[in-house]
Amino acid sequence: MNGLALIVEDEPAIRRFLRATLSANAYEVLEAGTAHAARTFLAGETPDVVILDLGLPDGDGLDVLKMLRQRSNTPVLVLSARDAEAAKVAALDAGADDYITKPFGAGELMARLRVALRHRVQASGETPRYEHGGLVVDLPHRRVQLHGQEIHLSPKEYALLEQLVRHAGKVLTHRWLLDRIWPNASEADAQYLRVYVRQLRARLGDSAETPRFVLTEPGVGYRLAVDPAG
Amino acid sequence: MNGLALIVEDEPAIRRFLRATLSANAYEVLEAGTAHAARTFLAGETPDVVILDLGLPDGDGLDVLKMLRQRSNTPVLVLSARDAEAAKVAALDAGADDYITKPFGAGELMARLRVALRHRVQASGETPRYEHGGLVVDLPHRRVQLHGQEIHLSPKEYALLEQLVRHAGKVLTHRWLLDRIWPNASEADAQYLRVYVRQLRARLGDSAETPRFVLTEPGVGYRLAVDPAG
DNA sequence: ATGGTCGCTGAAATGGTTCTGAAGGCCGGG
DNA sequence: CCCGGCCTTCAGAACCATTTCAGCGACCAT
Repeated sequence: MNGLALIVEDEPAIRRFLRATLSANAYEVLEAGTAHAARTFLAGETPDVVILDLGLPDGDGLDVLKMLRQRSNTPVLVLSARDAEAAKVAALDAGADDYITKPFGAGELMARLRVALRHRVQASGETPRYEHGGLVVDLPHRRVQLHGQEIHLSPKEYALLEQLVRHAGKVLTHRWLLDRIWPNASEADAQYLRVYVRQLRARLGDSAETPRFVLTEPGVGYRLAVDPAG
Repeated sequence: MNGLALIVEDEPAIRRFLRATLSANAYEVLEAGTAHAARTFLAGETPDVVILDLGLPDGDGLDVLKMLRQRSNTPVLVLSARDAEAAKVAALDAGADDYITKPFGAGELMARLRVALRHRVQASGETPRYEHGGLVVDLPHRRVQLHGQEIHLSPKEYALLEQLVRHAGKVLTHRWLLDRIWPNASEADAQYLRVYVRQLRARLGDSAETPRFVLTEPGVGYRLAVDPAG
């Protein structure tokens, strides 16, 4: 699963097209047909990418964009039937990552999405490697070592550790982790996480009271310890 | 001066237009009319931004892009008369930051350039944060430090601090804060706020009489102290 | 002065979350 | 077929966050 995409689009035909395109590229897809629905959703959660049509029936899509930008850098691709230059400038300056004029093809959409994500990866400093207190995680080689000793992790254990490593130091919410490791899980399934965090800690020689690696943020989620410098 | 822009374009009319647009936006402009000239120039120097037309007389503009990407992240805006999707995908996946189809206006060009530069600034590790008198609040990571020491906040404590940080210096009314942290609370529940302001102050080593961070505005609300400079 | 409101303090009660240990089901390899 | 990892589910204990309450002093308006 590549992540969670929110589609904000009122025309059903385009919505279907977008859903099909994103699903085919391994995205989990959520849809909103109005600016209001989009705002409601974004108030609670932050998807990994937003596809935003400006021509919504109940309000200016730009407002949705501005609200989102108040607190998040999530990539936003703006779609519009309007080719007017002023509209493009307004959307791009409001924080859109791209402005795509209809009609457009699936290939172009995904290419522009890859560009936006590439920028974000550079920006967030996602590291393919983690090294801290005797623990070494090498994502490209899918290898984990503790004090020089290779240790074995089950697929789910590794998936959990991988997410933590990719965003080392950042607090990852229960919901966010669940979406990525158990794509069909609900908020209530946080117990999965607890069980796997426990197993992961056991394998890493970590204890729950004084964890060196996987830190609990009660009521929020988990995060991986980083050096004070990092 | 905003920086050095390299224009790679063979048609003199468009070249003049690009030069005029970029000059008007305080860029120093260099021009190359062929892929060969562009490569020669890029071998020696790295401009701050490249405007690259793909339809060059002596070769594929994509090669210029790929060569540049070997050693630099300089923003590259690709121009083309070709609207074919395959060409767009190829250019974007080769590392272009945007693909602009002719004809286009000066406003759009500059807006898209601003987007590309914005991404580069983010990539150089700038995170929105609050910093004042030993207190550091890192919102993207949901981390709080006091005098270099990480401190832990409960969800509500953090939510309160987050609102204060997002509107640092501004007075936030009781009602406004309540609505955001206790969505179903009434005006009468201001006691919640008092309790949590107290806890927050305790964690931040702040006292009520001479608060350094969370300031009381009697009868109105609270606000976060900011530097005279900030 | 006096009563009332507002803000701060300290602590107890409540309710929810996290951790633990373990049992049962599924699946693929021997 | 049986075994061993892996995933899922559960119940109870330990822990933490939130809510609630009672009291105090400062300030304001009467």
